Formats: sequence, C-alpha cells, structure tokens
Amino acid sequence: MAKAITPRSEDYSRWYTDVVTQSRMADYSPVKGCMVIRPLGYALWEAVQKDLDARFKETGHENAYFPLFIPESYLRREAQHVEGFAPECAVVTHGGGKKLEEPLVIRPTSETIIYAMYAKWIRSYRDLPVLINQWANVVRWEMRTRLFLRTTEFLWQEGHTAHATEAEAEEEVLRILEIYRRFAEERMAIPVYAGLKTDSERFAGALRTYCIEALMQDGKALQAGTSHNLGQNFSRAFEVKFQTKSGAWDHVWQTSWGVSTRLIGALVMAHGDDNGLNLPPLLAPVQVVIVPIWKSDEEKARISEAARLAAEELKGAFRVKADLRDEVSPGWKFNEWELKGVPLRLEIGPRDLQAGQFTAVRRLDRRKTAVPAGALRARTGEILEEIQKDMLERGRAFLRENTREARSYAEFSKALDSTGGFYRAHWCGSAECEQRIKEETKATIRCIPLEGNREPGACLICGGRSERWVYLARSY
RNA sequence: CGGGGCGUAGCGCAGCCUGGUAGCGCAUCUGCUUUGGGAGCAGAGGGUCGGUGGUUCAAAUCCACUCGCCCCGACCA
Repeated sequence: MAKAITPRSEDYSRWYTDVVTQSRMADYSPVKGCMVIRPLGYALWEAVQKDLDARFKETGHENAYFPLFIPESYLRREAQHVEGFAPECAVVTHGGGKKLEEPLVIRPTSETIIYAMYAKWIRSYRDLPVLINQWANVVRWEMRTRLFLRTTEFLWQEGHTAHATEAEAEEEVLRILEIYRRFAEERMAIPVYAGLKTDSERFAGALRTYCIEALMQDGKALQAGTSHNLGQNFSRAFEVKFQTKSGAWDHVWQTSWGVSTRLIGALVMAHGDDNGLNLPPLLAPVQVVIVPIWKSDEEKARISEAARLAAEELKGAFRVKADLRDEVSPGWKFNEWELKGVPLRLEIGPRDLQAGQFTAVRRLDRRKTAVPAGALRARTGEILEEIQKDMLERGRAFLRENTREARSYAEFSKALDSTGGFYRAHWCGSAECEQRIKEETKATIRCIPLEGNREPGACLICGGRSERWVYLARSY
C-alpha cells in the first residue's frame, strides 16, 4: 500500500506537495529551493510549450536564444529594473579558476541582455517590429520556495518585442494577454481574470503590467501570466534607436511577456483532488489508460490482447496507454492512474468482453459509462471533449461562486478569512489605501479589469471617490 | 532572517524522556495462491542511526557545535 495523500481539508499545502511528489511530477533536488522536473511534470510543460509556441508563431513571433550570463553592469542600466531584481540575483564571480574582472549575473529575466543586442540590430523603422521569444531557464534567489509555484530556478518563455510606435506596443501587449487568457481557459480549463496591475505590483522597469489571475481551490489567487508594456524605459537605457521614415531618430517601444512552469502548479491546484492529479484532456500526456481485468490464464490471454488492440486502435487519435502489467492488481492501477491524473480510464474485464464493450470511467468524477467496442474511437473522443468542457465549466462556476462584492471594509476583512476568493471592491487609486489593505488583511489588488468595471463608487478603504472597481484576493 | 517541525533500510515511521550491541509497515527478491477499487501466505536480502567533537565501561539515545530539508511569516512569477 502506497502512502496516502494528505486530504486537502486537513492541510492544503501538504496536499499540494504530496500530489506533486507522489504523482512523480517533480522531486526535491539536493540544492535548496531547486526542483527536479520528472517525466510527468516535464511532459506537461512540453504540452504547454507546444501549444503556446504555436500561438506565438501564428502571431508572427520567432524563437531565439540568449545567454544565461549577463554582465552585472547591464542590469544596472535601468534604474527601476536593477532595484527590482538585484536582491534576488545569483552572481558568478569566478571562472576557469580565476576571479572574473566583472561578475556575471545569472539571468533573473533577460531584458537587459536582449535589448543590448537589439541596440546592435535595430537601425531603421524597416527593422521593426522585432518579435522574438525565448524558452529558457531563469534564476531568482527566493526566500521561500514551493515546487513549481516558486523555485530558485524555473523554466519559462519570455517574449521581447520592439515596435515603432507606442500604439503598436500596446496592441502587442494586449494581444499576448489574450493569448494567455485563451490558453488558460481553452487548454488548462482554468478561467482567469485578466487586467492591469497596480503601480506597486508592476514589473520593475515597465510602464504597465497586464496579467491573468486564476483562483486556486483553497481560495487564493495565482498570477498565471504577465504581459508588460515597457514603453521606452529600456530603449533609452540601452540606446535602442531607429531612424523613422522622415529621417528622425526615435527610441523603440518595447514589450516583454511570460509564463512559467508555475502553470503546472496552477493545474495541480485548480483541478486536483484527494486522489491526486486531475488533468484536462487537451494537456494530459496520457489521455486514456486501458486497464484489463482477468482471473484465469485463459482470460488473461484474451483480455490483454483485447486491451492491446484497443490501444492500437486509439493510438492514432489519442495519447493512450494499455497497462498490461501482471504484477499489480487492477485496483492498484486504478489508484495509480488517478494519482497521475489520466482523464479517462477504459476498463475491460470478462463481463465487458462478454458484452462487447468497455467500461469508461472519468477521472473528474468517476462517472462510468459503457462504451460499445464498435464505437470505441468515436465515443472516446466525445467523452474526452465532455471532460474538457466540464472541467472548464466547473472552474467557471467555482470562480463565479468565489467572487464576491466587498461592501464595507470591516465586513470584507472579516469575511476574507472564512471565504477566501476574489472580492470586487472600489478603490480610489491611492497607494496608501492599497498598502493599508495589504498590511491589514494580507489581500492585494490582483488586477484592475480592462472593461466592465467603470462605475462611480466609494473607495473601500478611505471612502473617497472611485471611478472603478478592482479585484482583491490573498495570493500565492 | 524570525517562528515551528524533521534528519534511523529505497519510502514512511517507532525506538531517544529512563544509555546495554537497531525495529515496524510498505517497497524489493523467491515460491505458491490471487486479480471488477491499492491481494494473501511462507521465506530472504538490505542500515557507518545527517556530520564532528565530548561525557561514559558502553551513545541512535545525554551534552556541545555543525550541515541539510520541510512547513508558517517578511520578498516575489
């Protein structure tokens, strides 16, 4: 008997760690704060990469790769940026047995090194826009780490674009935000709120930061992706200039945007349950597992053959696996594949064989249906689609039910402890009020929605005039 | 960095208070019986008790130092 997963109701963060390690998505490394991404976790990341990469390419972006090491002086060139990142940088001081003349920072993000190159490559408006993305690892020396959600080293994609006009850059930033939003909903089955970060939550060096915010089952929000309009802050610092049509010189308008392996953590916390992972079919590395059940040797021969043939039949259309192991019982397999989050299980036992059918069991809710052998391929596709749809629907209902109105500050601070979730609240826009909420309730303004929130009201904190409401929540 | 917890077999733990030559469950290996929700029986292998130093006839156990990890907070994707 394998070790049980700590129930969510008992200890949510323990549950999370249990699911991640026991499903073999990841394991702790010998280095504090770092993790080993095991095949299941990495397969998920590859699925994320594959899908997003296609979306980036559809919108004209190209992949490139910039180096891991950044001269320390580069980071210093943009004032806000260095202030934001310097404390969490790992720095290499020695190489080849000698002390380096200039220390090398291990990238916490690549703005500086990439824009130093852009300065070299961009001369004319004809060189614009530059639409580059890179898939890379970055290192941030975090004080407290958590598997996938916040590790010292993590994998991500970072897009870096340069444009001739401010309007073009803004358009790009919103285009990417929409790609993230749709990816989260369509593939991960995680509905999100998209919006603008407040000044205090903005990326160091950006004009504006947009984000998508998801809600985890414990009621805490998780920032799942960010898209920054950098304005000309970096192009001024790195002298990224181009000559306009009229012959004048201007600094380029830039954007950067990214999502990370944190998305895998979001997947765990949005859909998992006390039996383990629960993956949306569109991202699941294994979508269908076939589990044969037999008693006699004679049955074993026939049923394992039927299972093998079924896998063969489904292989072209789905990611499928037949679990023909004889050394573990069917019950053991059920639990193992549920732990690993496989969305659909097809059982075939003596009774099924007799009836010419498979018993299909959804990971989501263990709902069982009989699938006639003749309709296997068609029904499997339908069931997987239903699961994907139901997961998103369930996520939407959860987000809806856990988004509340904050009517008064007293009521809000009291209710937050018991409810968690998002709160809609009016905010006057002052940093003081924002700071006070954070200190007193540990909730932060997660985002200012892009539309639908324009209505006059009174600030939740100071009662002052407010033009629009924002989303508040405690967050990861 | 502050608070809490933990380092004993591959994994999870007991033993420590009250020192006496290391144990349980799972996993592994062998054999037989099993298989529609984590199978049963019988047998076998596997440990410098995180490290260093001290106390003692004797240390997993007591003392000091040290290293590491996890959880909760302050910082962040």
